[in-house]
Amino acid sequence: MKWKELEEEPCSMARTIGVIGDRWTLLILRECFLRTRRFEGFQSALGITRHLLAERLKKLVRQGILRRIPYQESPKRHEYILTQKGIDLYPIMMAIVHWGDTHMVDERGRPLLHQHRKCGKDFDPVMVCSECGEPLSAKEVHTHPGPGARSLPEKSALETRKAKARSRAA
Amino acid sequence: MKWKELEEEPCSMARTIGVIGDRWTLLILRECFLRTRRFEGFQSALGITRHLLAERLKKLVRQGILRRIPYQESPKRHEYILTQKGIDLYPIMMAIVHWGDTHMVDERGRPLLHQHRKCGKDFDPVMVCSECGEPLSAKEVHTHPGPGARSLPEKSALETRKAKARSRAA
DNA sequence: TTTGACAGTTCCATTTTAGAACTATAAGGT
DNA sequence: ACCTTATAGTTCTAAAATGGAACTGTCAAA
Repeated sequence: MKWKELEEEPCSMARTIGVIGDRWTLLILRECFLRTRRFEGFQSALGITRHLLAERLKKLVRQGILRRIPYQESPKRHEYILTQKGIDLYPIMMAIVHWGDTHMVDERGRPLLHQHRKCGKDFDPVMVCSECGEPLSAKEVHTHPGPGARSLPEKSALETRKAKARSRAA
Repeated sequence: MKWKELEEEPCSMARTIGVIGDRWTLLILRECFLRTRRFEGFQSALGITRHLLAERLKKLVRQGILRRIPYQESPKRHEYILTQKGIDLYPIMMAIVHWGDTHMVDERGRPLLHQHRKCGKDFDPVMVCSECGEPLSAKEVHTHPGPGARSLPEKSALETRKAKARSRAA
């Protein structure tokens, strides 16, 4: 499976990973949520090479996750801000942070706390069912094919590969 | 920033990304949640090279996300199953899938639906505040340093890099 | 005795990334 | 006029990661 193909897989997870599933992209998005907007800002906060930063920003703009907006003429300068599609990545970011807070902190505790303006308290993000509001756990969820599924999606991919292997062997 | 350093950054997101923030690792974890347990299963479902698969599985075991359990003697065979630490990644997976369901589906609709056994309905995952139960949005969250924060974390990293740049120039 | 399943390991070519230097435009100081 | 700084890139080469295929070893079944 090549990376281009990922975005065409009949799997929302594979498609999403094709867009944001690499280390620098995720860190760039972290910075976006921390209000970084400019090239130099990303570069110095992350220590990413300028080459890769330029390339990743272009990709995020192409994908409609960031918008490139001019903030001055001569010399032309732009800043990168999250679109709604980008802002919608927030639950992913929070889920990642929360797992790190649970499993990767050292003895000193969490590096960052999150306060909910509405209720004023420091909180953890909790994932719940949109229908009944109960917290979700993997065991309570049953996965079944939706309208966009290929017929027998995993099997067909598997069989395709096996067929290829057979034809090579012949 | 090298990848080893990531896991030592005072940022739960960076640390988590250091562990699961690459494309193959995320796809391997998807398979784990879909009940794949064996080497050949991962390999044929994903089309990953055997070399990388072996390497990634080892890393996930080292990190305590998978456990390698013997399921037969002679020849020795093992299967890989999620630990609790691994199962705790579920909200990240669901958040990724949900973003894809919202922004990456084609005209045919979602490839997979999720049914909540407790209430019997197909659902979307929603992220809420642990304290007040309200759905979260990025704008309503204020981030502030916790006990594990470095003093002025971003600034210090930035200054370190600037100092380096200066000393190179001199 | 051969074939096939399984779980890897090894090897080489190709692709990506790291690291540093270079380009370009303009403002501001001296 | 000349030098420095800020900003946003681009270009170059060496090092690292990945892809692709073949190979190893153990055992069961045909």
